[in-house]
Amino acid sequence: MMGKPKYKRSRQRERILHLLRGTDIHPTAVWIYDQLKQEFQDLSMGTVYRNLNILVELGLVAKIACGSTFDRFDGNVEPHYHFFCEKCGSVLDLPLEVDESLNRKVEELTNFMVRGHTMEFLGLCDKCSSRQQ
Amino acid sequence: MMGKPKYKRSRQRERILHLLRGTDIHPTAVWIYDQLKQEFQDLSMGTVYRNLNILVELGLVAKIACGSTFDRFDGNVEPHYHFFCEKCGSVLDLPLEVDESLNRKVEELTNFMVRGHTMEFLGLCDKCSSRQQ
DNA sequence: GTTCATGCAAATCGTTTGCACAATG
DNA sequence: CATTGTGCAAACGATTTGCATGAAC
Repeated sequence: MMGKPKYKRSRQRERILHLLRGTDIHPTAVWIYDQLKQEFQDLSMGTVYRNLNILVELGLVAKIACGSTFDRFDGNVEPHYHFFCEKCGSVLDLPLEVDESLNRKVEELTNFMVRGHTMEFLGLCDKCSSRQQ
Repeated sequence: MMGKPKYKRSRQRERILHLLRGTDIHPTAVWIYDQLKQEFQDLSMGTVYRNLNILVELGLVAKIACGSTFDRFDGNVEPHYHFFCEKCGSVLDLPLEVDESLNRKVEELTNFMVRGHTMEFLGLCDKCSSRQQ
């Protein structure tokens, strides 16, 4: 008893995944809650977080620690790099190709077993940099 | 009135900076608190956090968002990449040289103004990978 | 009918803040 | 003495969890 649970379907979870796959803004849990609140009038944040964690566990969604006090979530689980705008706080995908060879390079330089890497660029996005001074 | 404060010396802040410069374990606030608790018997977490934030603001210390629920701090503010061990949770510095040219590359591919980037490798550290199965 | 999901509210945890008093310059 | 730093305790905000009920299979 008490093995790994075999998740059942849930309308809420399916809608959360669909929402995440349909946007590239790397939403927060609150954003997802606000979107679905209209559809499920008595949705709770507990349900949103529980399902987000399950989706991450299943490898269908990625959690992004963007240096803020809150997390963001990404429906695109293919490796890619991010850009964080230090002015407006937006998180954007970059068209820079992922360099998987870096993983082997680090393994050669260390005794670590490398599974992958993330890279985040910081600065001002197009909108914020054109509005500067 | 109420301009940017001109910070005065404080024994606590100096010791925190000294501690961070003397270790490469990328400590948490609690670790720093525990170290200094012996020296300042009635030290409080508030003081630790306030000083860490000041040191970060002054550019003397870097805050590391390591995907956990808590932050880590780094007395080494020279650009360098990190490795996060997914088993023991340790954060380690990598001898991989920082590729500053990536910043310009991203600027060429986008309309963003890039100030810098961070990169984190994930996997098992030497101790944890040798202990595996 | 057994297991998993939900909403609700309370709990948790890392961090921040208001306040009265001590230290700095 | 004007300003910043401290300890304390309370507040905060994002996330998690216990519980009774509802949905999935």
